[in-house]
Amino acid sequence: MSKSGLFATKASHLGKRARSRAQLIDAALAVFAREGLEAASINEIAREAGMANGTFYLHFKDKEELISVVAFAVSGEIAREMDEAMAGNDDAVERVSFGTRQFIHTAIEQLNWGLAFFQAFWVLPELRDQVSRYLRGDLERGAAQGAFTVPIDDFLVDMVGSLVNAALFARMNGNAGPEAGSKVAEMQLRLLGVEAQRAKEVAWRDMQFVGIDRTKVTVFGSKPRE
Amino acid sequence: MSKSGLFATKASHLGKRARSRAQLIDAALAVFAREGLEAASINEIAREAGMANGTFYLHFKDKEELISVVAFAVSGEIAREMDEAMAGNDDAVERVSFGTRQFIHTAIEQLNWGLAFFQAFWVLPELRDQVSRYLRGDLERGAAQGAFTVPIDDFLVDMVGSLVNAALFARMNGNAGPEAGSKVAEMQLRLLGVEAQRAKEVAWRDMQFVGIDRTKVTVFGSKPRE
DNA sequence: ACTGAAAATGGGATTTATCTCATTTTTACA
DNA sequence: TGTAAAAATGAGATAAATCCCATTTTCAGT
Repeated sequence: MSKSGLFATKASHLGKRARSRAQLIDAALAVFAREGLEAASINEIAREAGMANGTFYLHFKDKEELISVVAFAVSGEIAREMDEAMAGNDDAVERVSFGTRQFIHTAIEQLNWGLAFFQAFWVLPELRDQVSRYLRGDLERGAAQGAFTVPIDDFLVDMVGSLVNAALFARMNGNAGPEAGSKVAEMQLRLLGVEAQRAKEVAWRDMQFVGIDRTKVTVFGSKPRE
Repeated sequence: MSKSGLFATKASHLGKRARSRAQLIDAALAVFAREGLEAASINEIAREAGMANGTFYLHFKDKEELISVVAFAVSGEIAREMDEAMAGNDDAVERVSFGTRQFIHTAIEQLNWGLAFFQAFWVLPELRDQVSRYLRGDLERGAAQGAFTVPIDDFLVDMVGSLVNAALFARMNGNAGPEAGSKVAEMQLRLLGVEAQRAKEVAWRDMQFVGIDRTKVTVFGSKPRE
């Protein structure tokens, strides 16, 4: 059994069933990251979670259901952090930039999340839809504000989203460093018709990232968790 | 046994060994498209090729080698058609646009190729390297010509390439129509710093695509092939 | 501490895939 | 047409994964 991940930590105050389920999700993330979505076996996931093989099937019908649950758990968490990073900000130009940068930040900080998200993205249409809807909200806001000068359609949303994915991938591969978030945010803004100078200014501006060192947070004066 | 694909057709004048191998490659493309890269079994590929299971292993060491061979066969063919579509054209702005549009055109016309390429892209670093090198050539040419005003680096090449991939994906899903090539080419050019008016003009200009109806070409006055 | 319910166990039947190899079939060509 | 080499065959050994289920263990409330 490995050290518990963030989902198990979050579920620690819930009932036994929920805790076991969360452990399986964390374990799945670790194994997906190691082996890939398809090569990951239920046996290994159960072992990683410190449970017997059969236990898995008390919680999930099969691997397909697991993948879906894991992907949405991850994307839900990341979206929550993005919302937090952009809270109270109505400027669409800044929202797109900060959202993108926060997204990549979280996915890299919790590398297993980034790897699982990336793989699931191409496989789960519902996941892509969710991402598109999220992104589209800010793009349309920007159009309404007159900040984005290109017409917003499905194809554009897909392309803007694909840049985030590609930047994440480059980052996970080690083909890009921490500046990848700003670089890609700048590109997105330019693509959306934001004037080059403004795009650069916003994309590279200092921002407050959410979620750094969440695992080491001290709770009730206790020692940091393992 | 299904009707023979393009690789088998191309190999029809070669020795038996080469013909069988080409049949296996075409069969693999069909099965990869149906089942996905990982779910595809050697058994099914052999059956699709009209051969016994054991025959596969006379031609390929294992599935990994097959995937690599198939991916490079496909990308080599597409690159050849791109070169043909851009032959004699030295203007980098036009080369990027025509290359991108031709790439998507071929991948969709031979849908199995598009599907296999897309899947293999994320799995084979050497394939990504090859694509990057190809693309980078035209980007640097454009920088030298003063057409592209942004600095050309690995990250930029990745992002420009990812747009092609994303457009191909949207096209394969039915989320984008035939205009996807022009749309994405225009975005690429804008991203590279080409002035908006010129980007639109070049990306939407009529062009001569390579490879339409290659399977129906009449040879030596015979009837069109099935 | 007791106890019924909930959760977990892990052995194993079943399925599905990979890859080998002794044998058979096909091919090229003299 | 005869023949040696090349190519193909397909049954089966081996490995690995999924999912079930009769049994055991743990939990939570009193």
